[in-house]
Amino acid sequence: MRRILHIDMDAFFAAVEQKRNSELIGKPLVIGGRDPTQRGVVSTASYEARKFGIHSAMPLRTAYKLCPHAVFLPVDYEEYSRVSETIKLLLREFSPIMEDVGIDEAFLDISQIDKSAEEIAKEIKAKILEETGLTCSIGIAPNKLLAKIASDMQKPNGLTIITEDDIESRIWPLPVRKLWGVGPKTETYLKEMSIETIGKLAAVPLDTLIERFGESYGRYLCEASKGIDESPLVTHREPKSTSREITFQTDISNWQDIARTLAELTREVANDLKQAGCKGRTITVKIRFSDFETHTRAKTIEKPTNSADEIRTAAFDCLKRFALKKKVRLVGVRVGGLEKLKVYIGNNL
DNA sequence: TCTGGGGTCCTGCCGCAC
DNA sequence: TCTGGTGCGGCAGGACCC
Repeated sequence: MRRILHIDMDAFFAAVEQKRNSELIGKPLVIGGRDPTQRGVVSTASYEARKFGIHSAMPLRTAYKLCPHAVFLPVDYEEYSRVSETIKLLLREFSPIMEDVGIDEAFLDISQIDKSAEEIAKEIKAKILEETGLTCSIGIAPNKLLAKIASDMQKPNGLTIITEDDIESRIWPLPVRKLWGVGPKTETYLKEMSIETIGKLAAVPLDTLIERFGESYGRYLCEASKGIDESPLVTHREPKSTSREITFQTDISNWQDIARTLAELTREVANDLKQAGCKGRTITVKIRFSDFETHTRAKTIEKPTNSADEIRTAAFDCLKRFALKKKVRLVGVRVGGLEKLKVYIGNNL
């Protein structure tokens, strides 16, 4: 039987800000932008802010209406990444089988460690608190799917153990949305089928789910609802694409402005590629119109590149294929089909 | 009325090669 | 020479994640 931990930092961005500025402790704090009258969404809200109904992905303006006296701060990815690195290093000391899941989460496979899972989890919590002053919630289960659900059950600063025997009593009563991979669209669709809990989903025959959701996702839903997840921890990943995009503060219709922004984004994305030691072949331009309709145009070039000039040329070819009849809200560029640059050691070029 | 930015994966469609 | 099946790469869109 595997033993998997899911470690989830509590209100991570807000907690880091409160740690480095004690005046923010106990105050409603919203991370996502300094000016809540501007376009933007909430990245993280402190638990004090959540009491006002503020949550992640909510427009800043809505958050401001709910709690005008909250402190609004911009996202400082550099600082959060630094703290995140400290935590990940610390986790790897407990077990080398660690899967990074974004900046504030990780899975840890502790199957091979000769100690109780609960004991290890408590040690991890103590170590993280000691090194960073931050708290986390940990889920312990026989697989990633259940460990992730478990870590969410008692937040903040929780420790939850789920075994296979608990599936019926503790997992099945939960709403389907708690399952990893079930988002708002699938939730609505399932609701239309009168399926609101994981238990109800588990009662649907596999054939029905495949018929409604396709082979891959249908099978996934069937297994996930029964707590089945054999997927291993992915300890290393190579990036597949890199992108830059920007939402304008007010929608624009001037082609020159759009082109200028796109040129700037291609420079940034070329820099990102160079820093990562990568080249890519497929350049995609994304345009979101004022009505939120989003379209992409892509071009695959013969040889992988990280040259700003080549990426810009391809991006402009893509841009020309758009009918810019509506105002533009967002413009973005992505480079996919990435490959790592070869590293030559010595003079054997 | 509002809806960021950076990613991954899946699906359906199309054209092309065999 | 024509037709059809199949596999594959490229492309566009959508859903989801943090």
